[in-house]
Amino acid sequence: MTQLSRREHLVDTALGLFQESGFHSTGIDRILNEAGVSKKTMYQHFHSKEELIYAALRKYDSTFRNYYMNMIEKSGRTPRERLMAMFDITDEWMHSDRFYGCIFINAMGEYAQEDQTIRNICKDFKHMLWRYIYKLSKEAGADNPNGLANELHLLIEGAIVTAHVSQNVGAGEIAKRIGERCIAAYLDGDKKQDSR
Amino acid sequence: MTQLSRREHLVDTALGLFQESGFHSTGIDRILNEAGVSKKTMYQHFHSKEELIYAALRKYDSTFRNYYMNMIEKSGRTPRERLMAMFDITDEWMHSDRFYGCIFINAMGEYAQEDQTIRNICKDFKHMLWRYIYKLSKEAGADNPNGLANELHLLIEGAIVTAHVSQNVGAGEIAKRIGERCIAAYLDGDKKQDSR
DNA sequence: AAATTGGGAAACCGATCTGTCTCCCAAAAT
DNA sequence: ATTTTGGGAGACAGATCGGTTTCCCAATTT
Repeated sequence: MTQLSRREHLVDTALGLFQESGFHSTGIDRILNEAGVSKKTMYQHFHSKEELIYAALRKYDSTFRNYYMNMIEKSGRTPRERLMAMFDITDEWMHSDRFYGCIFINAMGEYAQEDQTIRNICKDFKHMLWRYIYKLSKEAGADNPNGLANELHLLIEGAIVTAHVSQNVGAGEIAKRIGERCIAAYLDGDKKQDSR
Repeated sequence: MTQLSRREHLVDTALGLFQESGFHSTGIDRILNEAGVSKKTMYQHFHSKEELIYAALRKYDSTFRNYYMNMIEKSGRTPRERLMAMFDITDEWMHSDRFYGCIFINAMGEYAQEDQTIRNICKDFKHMLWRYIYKLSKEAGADNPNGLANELHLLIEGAIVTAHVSQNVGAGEIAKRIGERCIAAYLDGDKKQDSR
């Protein structure tokens, strides 16, 4: 096993445990035991647990981004179809057997004011997602793509939290129904949207 | 100081620290130090840290409920006005100097699968909030109060998370704009809402 | 005035945390 | 074949965790 794949495997294992059990309550020893990696090896890749957390969050960021965007672009042809498909993909994800909410929302809760790096990684992820929705909104021909992106992004957040905390399996469909209305208002509307 | 107020003060202090710093990273010693209460006294009120967490969450539940509902009922006369006022009250709360997101969303992230009691307290809180929105929706004359409550509740969740994680101070207004559209669709609509 | 009691301060306990260090062996390099 | 090296196993250190216990004093009770 090469250096690189060993490192990747460690990050993957850590990520899985962080998702399942949270960050503070997942000890280094448990991660190493599960990954079959020694402490010595880990600490020459990451100087602290926090660095491992950063790596896990960044890994999730890029994995999720690729998966999500690929699925959306495969599911819809036009930008408008893709905006709608986003709700279906999100719904699928929320119904997967191991759904523990959004890891960035969870991380933000655990590191409310302690670790600015973690907060920024979370914020940046959300901003990346927003920009993608903004791009699709613009391509779909919205007069006010900014407003539409704000609304659709907020709906996705609401769906994730509702599915997770309220344990409402219909959250994705609820969000989709609202989303349809938002998209119609911005794309089919009588063109007097304000520009907020 | 009576027994009762000492206990209340301890719970209040714990609640504040849990909100600021999370549950796992807030140690017993810090809570006691801040509250000016000895360990001995605490442990004859609560048999464990987890019981203190339960008490703090329940206290927040009842405090929030009273505050939120009073404000809403003071801000709007008709049920429909109150549904709209809900977004304003939420927006005010999210703009307060010490806003750390929703403590129940945060708790659900930290205790993803470890503590069923905590999960239930969080779920119950959200359900209580949903029922309140449902009641207002029904009073407002919605054909499908269930559907409207689902949508408005999801919007509130989305606003909270967007304000917290994306640090978007406009989240409340975004949610309100969508909410207006939802309410119009359910109350002014052409009465062919499906009953999902 | 003497006895009782509630509770603060803090020592203490065992477990667990992050992070370092040593020992040792297998595989690669020479 | 001998040397070097990467890395696993795990002991260890120091801090901190939740939780128990002791000690002691001030306030109340009798």
